[in-house]
Amino acid sequence: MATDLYDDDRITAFGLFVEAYTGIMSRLAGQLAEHGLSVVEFEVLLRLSRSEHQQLRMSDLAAQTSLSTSGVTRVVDRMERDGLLCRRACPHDRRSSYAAVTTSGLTRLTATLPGHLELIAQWFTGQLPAEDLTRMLGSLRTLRDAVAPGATSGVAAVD
Amino acid sequence: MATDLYDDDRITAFGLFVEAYTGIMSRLAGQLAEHGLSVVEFEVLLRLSRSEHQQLRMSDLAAQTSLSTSGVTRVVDRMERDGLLCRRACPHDRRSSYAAVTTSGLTRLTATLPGHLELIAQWFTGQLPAEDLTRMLGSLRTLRDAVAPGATSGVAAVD
DNA sequence: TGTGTATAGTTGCGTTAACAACATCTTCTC
DNA sequence: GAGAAGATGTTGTTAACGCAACTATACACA
Repeated sequence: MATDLYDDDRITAFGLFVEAYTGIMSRLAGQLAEHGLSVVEFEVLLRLSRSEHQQLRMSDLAAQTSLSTSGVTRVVDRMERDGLLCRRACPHDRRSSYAAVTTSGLTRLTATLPGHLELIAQWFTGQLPAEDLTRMLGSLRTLRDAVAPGATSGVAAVD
Repeated sequence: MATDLYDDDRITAFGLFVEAYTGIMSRLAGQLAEHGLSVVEFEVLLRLSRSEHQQLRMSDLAAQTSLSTSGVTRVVDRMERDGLLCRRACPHDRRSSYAAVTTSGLTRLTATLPGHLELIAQWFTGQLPAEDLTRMLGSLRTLRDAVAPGATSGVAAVD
C-alpha cells in the first residue's frame, strides 16, 4: 500500500501550517467569544473601524472579508440587531448601502482589542526569536502575494 | 480615534498568516471539490488511510480532526452513503464502532492525492527557497507545539 | 427617451457544523 | 454481582454560510 504517498513531505509540511493556524485561531476565537463576538464579526468590526468614517459599502466589505455578499448581508443583519452596526443609505447610488460602526460597536471593539493583541503576542509573535519572526513574516508575505494578490498590504491583513 | 490600535503590528503580522492560509486553502479546496470531496472528507479519508487497517474508532477520528464527535457521526454518515467508508462493529467494546475506508474510498483518495500534492508544491513549499522553507517549517513547528501540544508529529499533520 | 446590460443588495433553499440531551454499553466499587 | 460513574455514538435543535433567483437601481447607447 503506497503508504509513502500519504506521508509525503509536502503533506507533513502543510499539516504543520494547518495545525499552527487552527491552534492559534481557536485561542483567539475563545477570547473573542468572551466579548460576545465571532471571528467573522470581529473582522467586520475591525475592517469598518479602520475605514473612512468607520463605514464601508456592503460589497466592499464582502471583498475584504472571506464572505460572499449574502454572507455579509446576514452578518450585518445580526450585528445591526445587536446594535454594533447600522446601515446607511449611499447618497450617490441608491443601490448601495453602507454598513457603519455604531458607538456601541466601537466600544465593543475597543474592549476586545487589547486582549486580542496580547494573545497574538503570546501565541504567535512572541513565540519566535526576533530574527525568526522577521523571516517568517517575509515568507508569509511571499506566500500571501502569490496566492491572494488582491490583498495588498495597504488594505491589509486582519484575521 | 486610536487608529494606531487597529493597525498594530501584531494584527498586520497575524493578518499575513491568515491571508496566506486562507488563500492556499481555498485553492486546495477547489481541487478537492473537483474530485467530489470537501476538505473535511479529504482529511477523514487521509487519516483513515494512514491508520492500521485503514480504520479508526469514531472518537479517535474526532480527536484527530477538527470535528466534534457528532460532527464525525455526520461526515461518516454522508461518506458511508456515498460508499467511501463503512462502519464496522468493534469486537472488544460494543459501544465503539470503526469507520473504515472502502476500496472505493481508497480509489478516490488515490485519484485526488497527486493533484493535491502538486498544489501544495505550487503554492506553498515551492514558493520559498529551500533555506527559507526549512526555517519556516521550524518556526511553524514551534508555534504548533506551543498551541496544539497534543498533535505530536508522529500522528501528524494533514489539512 | 427607451431599451438592454451590468451592478448592489436581499431572500429562499440546501448543506454543514456545534451543542445539548439522550440511549447504550463498560468499568469501577463495594 | 448490583448500582454508580464514565465512555461512546446518535439525534434534535439551532446557527451560519454559499448559491441561485429575484428586485431595484444605474449606466450605455442609439
